[in-house]
Amino acid sequence: MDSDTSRVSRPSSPDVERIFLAAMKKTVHGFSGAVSSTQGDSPTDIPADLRSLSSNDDDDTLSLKMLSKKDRKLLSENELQSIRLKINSRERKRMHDLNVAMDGLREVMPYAHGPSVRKLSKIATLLLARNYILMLSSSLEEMKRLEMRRLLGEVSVGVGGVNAGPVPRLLLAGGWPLISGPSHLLLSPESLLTTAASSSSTPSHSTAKCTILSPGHVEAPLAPVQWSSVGAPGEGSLCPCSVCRLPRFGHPSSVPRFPK
DNA sequence: TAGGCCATCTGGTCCT
DNA sequence: AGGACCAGATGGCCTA
Repeated sequence: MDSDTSRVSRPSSPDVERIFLAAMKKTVHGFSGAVSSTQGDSPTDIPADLRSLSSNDDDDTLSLKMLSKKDRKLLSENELQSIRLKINSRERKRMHDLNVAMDGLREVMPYAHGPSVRKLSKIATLLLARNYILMLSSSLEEMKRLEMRRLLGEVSVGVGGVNAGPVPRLLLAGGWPLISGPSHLLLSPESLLTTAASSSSTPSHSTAKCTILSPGHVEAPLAPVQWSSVGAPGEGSLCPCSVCRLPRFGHPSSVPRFPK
């Protein structure tokens, strides 16, 4: 939410409660008409449940089914309202906490944060986070392996050439924020999702246009990197970009669209 | 205008 | 018993 400037947040909990209570008050006095943008806030919805409570206690569609008939009869309409509002409030808080956690996850993800960049959707955030973790794990494994080789005196250290030494190719390429940190990467969300979406494509050559980095980025040829140890079976297809080498998802239909 | 994304409500289930 | 969690339904907002 913090980086999202194109969307307006829904009314906060206090507003919802205020609108609901106002609607209830109006309903009692014969109110008719729309009040809120949300379903349950509409005086034609929640009051309907409450009306059913007052008009027919044996109706199976009664709200607050968790209450026994005895309890329902003992509770006044206002008490039932209070319970329902309390439950709704808890649920809103729960979802709000979930969104806060999602925002926290977005903050550490390697994509551009700013007013001009649309916020990652929830599903995109989760998919990207998974990819990111897999990439970091793989890089760590490669670093460990190369360090072991260095200690054994098998590899000479060098940078930039074919014999790049014990630095993971991914790090040398600088395609992910292991060196500069997430805030230094300005990845467009669209390009990130393009990576996840094109799972069935196969890199034709190592100079393929990068779908992770900023549009137009083309990486110099590199030898293929083994990602076979990354990800679940069937998820081994890679980004055509020789920088990223990201494992991809096996279900393109589950990958969300990312509007500009 | 269709589709994607989201917030909210709601009822059911599980857990403490 | 009360709260957490979940999924379905619904409707609003936004973009292509």
